[in-house]
Amino acid sequence: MDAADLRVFEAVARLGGMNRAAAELNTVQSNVTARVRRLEEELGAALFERHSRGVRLTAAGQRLLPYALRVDHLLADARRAVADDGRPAGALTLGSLETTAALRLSPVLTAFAAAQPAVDLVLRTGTTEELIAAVLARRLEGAFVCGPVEHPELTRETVFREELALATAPGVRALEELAGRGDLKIVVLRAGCSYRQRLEEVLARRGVVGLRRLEFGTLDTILGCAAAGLGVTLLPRGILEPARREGRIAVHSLPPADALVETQFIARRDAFRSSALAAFLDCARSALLSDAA
Amino acid sequence: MDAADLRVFEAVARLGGMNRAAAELNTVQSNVTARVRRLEEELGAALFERHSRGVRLTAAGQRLLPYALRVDHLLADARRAVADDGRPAGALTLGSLETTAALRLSPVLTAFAAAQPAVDLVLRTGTTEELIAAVLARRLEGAFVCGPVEHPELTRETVFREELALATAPGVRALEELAGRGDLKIVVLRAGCSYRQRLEEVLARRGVVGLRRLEFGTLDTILGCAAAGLGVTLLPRGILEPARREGRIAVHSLPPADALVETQFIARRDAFRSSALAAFLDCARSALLSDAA
DNA sequence: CTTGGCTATCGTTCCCAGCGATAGTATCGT
DNA sequence: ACGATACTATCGCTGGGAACGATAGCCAAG
Repeated sequence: MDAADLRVFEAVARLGGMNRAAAELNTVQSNVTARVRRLEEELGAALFERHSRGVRLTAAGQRLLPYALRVDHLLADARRAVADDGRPAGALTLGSLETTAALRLSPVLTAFAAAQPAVDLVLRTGTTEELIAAVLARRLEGAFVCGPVEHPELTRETVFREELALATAPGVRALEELAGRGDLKIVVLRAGCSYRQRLEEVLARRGVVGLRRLEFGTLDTILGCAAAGLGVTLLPRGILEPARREGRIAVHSLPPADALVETQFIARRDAFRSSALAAFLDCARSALLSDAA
Repeated sequence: MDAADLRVFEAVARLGGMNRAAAELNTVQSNVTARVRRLEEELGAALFERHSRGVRLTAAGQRLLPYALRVDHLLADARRAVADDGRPAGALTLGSLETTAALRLSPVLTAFAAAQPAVDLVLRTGTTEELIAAVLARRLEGAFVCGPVEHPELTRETVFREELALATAPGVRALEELAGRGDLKIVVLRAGCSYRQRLEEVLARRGVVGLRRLEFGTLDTILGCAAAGLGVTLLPRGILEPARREGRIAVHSLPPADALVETQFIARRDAFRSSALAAFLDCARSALLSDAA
């Protein structure tokens, strides 16, 4: 059994036919047939049910398929491990929640970019679910998501914990005052923002429902909206604090169950950890841990 | 890069020379040299430092080596996965603490042997450290050890928690009485028993030190010794209870920190989980969870 | 019943992995 | 200093086997 055999097997399984696999692999059908046959003989089990419209995996084939994929990934990782001489370099593709990227990651990114000019850093944003899926599919080397995450294929590391708080115009004393205000809106950094759902839940629990939404790309705009009494927003307390001290907004604490949010860095447990990633995490840890305190 | 190449590479690395590797692989040296060279060209990095007494891994080679081993293991697991049709069969090699095997596992073993006649079960015993090492080295598919175990390569599952207690002759009221008795011994199931160290620690903290040891292969002998005032032993409370009810021994509780012990089943996270193992764990869970309650 | 798309099989070709021999090189012992 | 030794590098040769192309057989759809 050979890595090449498994690649052929995988292509046949994925494409559902030896002809199609042969086309993809730039070879001829008879070749594919022979390899599959050899593999079946070696393993002592039929891997495909042949019929006239193509082939279908047998139970044994289904058991083999994940191994074929893993061997492929392992060989790719081996190549990367050899190429990685310890000095961070090359592509590093990470994911993050939009909010985390905007509110927390920018100092990390600039520091990292300055410290590691040889790394091509790509940061993609998405929801926690999307990011988890992307990490599992190896499209991302790792991601900052909203925890706690529990998945056997993933390693996780809590990067920081934040306390969220509501921000409103300075005059507002109690949240219940908001219920009557028909023109109030919720203001979020972006439509898919992970805090939006939580904000709506929190407000709904206090009888404030059906608010319109506003979406702004920058933090200052959001704070300005809240300060002007145009809306209410939910943000980490540390972000709100300066504006509160200046008297621009009022900050309303929430019970811990609503307020506490944990940001974790996740990565595939079995994937190669490049030194670029290691350097990034060092960078992030030192920046974010001191920041969160 | 091919699985066969990696096997050659691994042999060269392990044996420290192309000649030796060629001998082990039943081929000639020129062949090994050629394959290694091809691999190096493909990866674009030197894997070995050649010198006249043999070869030594370069840094790149050291990075590749674990992947070569993992690919090998993965292919072996793939073969097993294909062969395993879901009906438990074949060899199943597990490990256990001597104590666990003697006091808890026998009903599981008999039930499993009866339910799965096609499985050849092998149970090896050792200390927690030995068992962990054996599981990591893939000599065991899994093992029952004294937890808590924390290792990134291992999955763990708590199988049961026990309260340990001291057993002495019926007359003894307080443990401190034992300090004066020069002829007292500690009685354990076996010299390497995992409870022995704990027993000695517990007694030492109460001022009882330097006791001689007795070692017996069966539970009844141990209880008999304790009952006769010959020694003191440390065993799970559930095991001691029947003898205590009959008035043969006195049982002395310990503070939770000393008394509570957790037995966990560990297995390599990345290894194939055979259906024989799955069946065994089903069997063990149902027997042990009800037992521990 | 025909046709299209698929798999199985067979003979041919050609590449490359393995072989054996030789040359080159560093280290050790005397 | 100088073989002796143990090792790696390299080269030409050869045979097995992988890839190829063509053909036959099979089944389902139209």
